[in-house]
Amino acid sequence: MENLDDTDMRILELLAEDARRPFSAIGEEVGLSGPAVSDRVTRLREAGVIRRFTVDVDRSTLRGGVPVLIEATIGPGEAGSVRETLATTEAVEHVFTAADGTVTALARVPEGRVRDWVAERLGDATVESLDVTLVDDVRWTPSVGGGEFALECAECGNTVTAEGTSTRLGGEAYHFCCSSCEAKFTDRYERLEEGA
Amino acid sequence: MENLDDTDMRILELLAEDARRPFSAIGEEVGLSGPAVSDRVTRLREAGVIRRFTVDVDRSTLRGGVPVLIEATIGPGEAGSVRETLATTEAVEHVFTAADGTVTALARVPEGRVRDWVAERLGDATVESLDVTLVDDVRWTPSVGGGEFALECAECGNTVTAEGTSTRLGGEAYHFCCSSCEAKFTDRYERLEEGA
DNA sequence: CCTGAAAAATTACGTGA
DNA sequence: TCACGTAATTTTTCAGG
Repeated sequence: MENLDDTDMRILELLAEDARRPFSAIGEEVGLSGPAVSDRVTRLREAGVIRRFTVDVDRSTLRGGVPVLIEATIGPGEAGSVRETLATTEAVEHVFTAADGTVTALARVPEGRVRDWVAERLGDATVESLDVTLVDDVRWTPSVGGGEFALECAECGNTVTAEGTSTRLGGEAYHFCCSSCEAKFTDRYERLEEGA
Repeated sequence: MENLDDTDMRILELLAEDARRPFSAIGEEVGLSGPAVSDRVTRLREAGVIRRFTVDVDRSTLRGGVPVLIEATIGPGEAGSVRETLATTEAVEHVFTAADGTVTALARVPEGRVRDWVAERLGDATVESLDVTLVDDVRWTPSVGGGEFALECAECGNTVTAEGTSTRLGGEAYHFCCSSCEAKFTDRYERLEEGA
């Protein structure tokens, strides 16, 4: 699949907000017809960008396991299999594998003897260290990642790329697509400051 | 809202698998009509059990930030505000607050100077320790109840899978692993009814 | 990617257990 | 209270351009 355009990103964002929103309503937002949105969503699914439509359930309203954060340092070469084991365990919701081989997971486990429960599931992998912490609060913000990184140049509005610059004025961070935009902006800013 | 019954749980599971599945199709699985499922879903939303319908996006196919795991130990009493700050930051997807005040978060951040990026967002909270690790792999398994809460066949006690059936007898929903179990059960049920 | 018609799903509402 | 039918409305799918 060729690269996603802004419209695709927009559609993903809208679906992240409400996955059951009608395609025609999405179409209105992005300036397309319903069928056109449907086509794009189909393409996104086939390309594997959309893995699934799902539901965010407030698990605190459900009786169920206690949420715990599992942090395990795994022997070299075994992180992959531990990750798979955890990922396929029903009670495990998230598994993050760090580049250094640490595996962090969030799971809902039966109360009592939580550590045993975890150790049991880790089986005979070489677990160098194991931390299990009770979790108090779980937040999830589904976002496709557009916002924060689609930084706009504070001067001209263009997208800020890796070549851009940043500066801090009056405690606020400003980003620019190039140094000339930055110069222009700071100039104006300083003149305003003087005036005030 | 009174406690959720097995049918509600089943509906949540089916929605977790595919949130755009038609209610009528869900109804077939759980032995209800489409409108009845719609009613229940509405109730679940109003009760806050369903927070939102959303989409699971494979972020590795999107250019965007680098996924990092942030682990911060926060000064007493400040965990709450740090959690809120992170949760409302676009690039942050997950925030887990441990009972001991440690805040763990998964975020997608711009490449380069990652630690600065994080520190900047943590502002002036008392951060006692801060770990930022590059993440290699992220898994998410949306599941509602976890294994231990799976439905049992009313006849034989086996786990009810997607191939199972459901029926409604005397206002109560019963679930079965297969149609022969269902036949056996309803037979016995009806004989009991006659007797009574 | 659009329009427009056919098919399907969702919602609204009255009825009954 | 909860679920079902039916009907009205909306949404999705499928042509053809």
